Amino acid sequence: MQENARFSGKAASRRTDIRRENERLILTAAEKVFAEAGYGGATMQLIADMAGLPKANLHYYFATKEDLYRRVVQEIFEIWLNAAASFDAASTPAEGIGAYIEAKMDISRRHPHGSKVWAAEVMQGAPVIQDYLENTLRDWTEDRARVIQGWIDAGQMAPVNPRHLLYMLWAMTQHYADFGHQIETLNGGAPLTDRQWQEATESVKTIILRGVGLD
Amino acid sequence: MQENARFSGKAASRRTDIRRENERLILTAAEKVFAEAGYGGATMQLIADMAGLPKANLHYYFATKEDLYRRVVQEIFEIWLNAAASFDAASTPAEGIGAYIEAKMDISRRHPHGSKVWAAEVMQGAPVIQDYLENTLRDWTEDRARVIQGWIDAGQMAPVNPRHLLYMLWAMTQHYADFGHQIETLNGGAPLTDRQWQEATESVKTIILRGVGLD
DNA sequence: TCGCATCCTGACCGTATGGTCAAGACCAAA
DNA sequence: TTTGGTCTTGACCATACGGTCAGGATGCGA
Repeated sequence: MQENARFSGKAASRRTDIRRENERLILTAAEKVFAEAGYGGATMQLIADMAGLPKANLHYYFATKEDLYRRVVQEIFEIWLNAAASFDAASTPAEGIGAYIEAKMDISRRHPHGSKVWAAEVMQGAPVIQDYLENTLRDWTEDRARVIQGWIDAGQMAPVNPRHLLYMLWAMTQHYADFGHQIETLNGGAPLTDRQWQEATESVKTIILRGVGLD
Repeated sequence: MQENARFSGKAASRRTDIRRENERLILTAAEKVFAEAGYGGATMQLIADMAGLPKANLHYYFATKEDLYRRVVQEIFEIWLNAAASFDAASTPAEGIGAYIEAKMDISRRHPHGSKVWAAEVMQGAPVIQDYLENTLRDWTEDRARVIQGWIDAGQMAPVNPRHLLYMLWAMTQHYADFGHQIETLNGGAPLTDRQWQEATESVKTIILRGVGLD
């Protein structure tokens, strides 16, 4: 934020590096611990141990447990919002919906912890991110619902309720992250392989696209 | 368990009544509190207050917090297993899958708390019900996957991966319970009406049935 | 090298939690 | 009415948790 940054050339100052590095270390550990233990079950000590830092150091970078938690939730939310690009960039419904499914499945695979933290937050009534739901997400949803309705009106896909279609897309893609442990257990105890993830993605795409008349 | 029960006629003894009544009171309160706060965030005091009993009384009926929690999780699991009847009783794929969706959507509406507790438990790696996943649920899943594969082999529905189809059914139906708060927010802050629940169920059925070639 | 801001951390504190217990109330059979 | 089991509950305890703080280490521009 200071002008120093502008003069420090390509490499950030050591100080800035330390800050960024430690914040990243803490956020990564926190994401995992919050996902595996829930907000109430997570302890600052556990996060500190996983990050390899003393507990007091966490409180130097994040004033309170809730601050830290809020940052974790915000991160996954932003990742999801970015996935909307796949949706918007498309010119046909099949392309848009297909690409969105692929993007969300990919996120489920690469950010299973964040997805779980978000799910738990929403399940508990969104105590800390209610404003995101009421503003950003509501707008986002209405925009996309309108796009889908446009496709329907143009006869490009079967008439389905756009909102429920979106809910289904969220449900199915996030299920592979949130219920990953259950799926893994039903898969004989082994995580899905590359091939199995591809098969899952294809299954979702096939059924949904055909389901909305886009085969 | 004693022979007394057999001689006490139609009405259970006062003692038995008290026990049953209080256990039910506690389990209902616990289901709600565990759902809204998570296992770690839930406190015995909160559950006691909601049940209208002194905390010490909870420990008389349930030795530990974990015992109480386990009972709550078991209950929703059994409710879901019973929904399988709708699946099995059917003679055609459309009937079976349709009835299963309806049954699961109905459960999502009537037991949102239990669904959330189950979701949180699985998200955290199923620390207390791993054996259910590995035995009961695994068998259940394999059985149904076989039934679906049979339908496919008989040319009664499109060839899709039965497992992923089941995951999708779970994901979509449970989403309406687990993410009910998000859906409510996107619905203008109001819970879904009877009509809207029906519309949701129809949407899911329509897309899925058409998705597996059953329209 | 100096001086200052940032970073680090062991020790500490107040509080809230799960769980215990002993003493009593209630109930039903004898 | 007596007796023995079931149920109830306020008071209590040990522990674990989020958060604080003072004092020291480190990095960096001047």
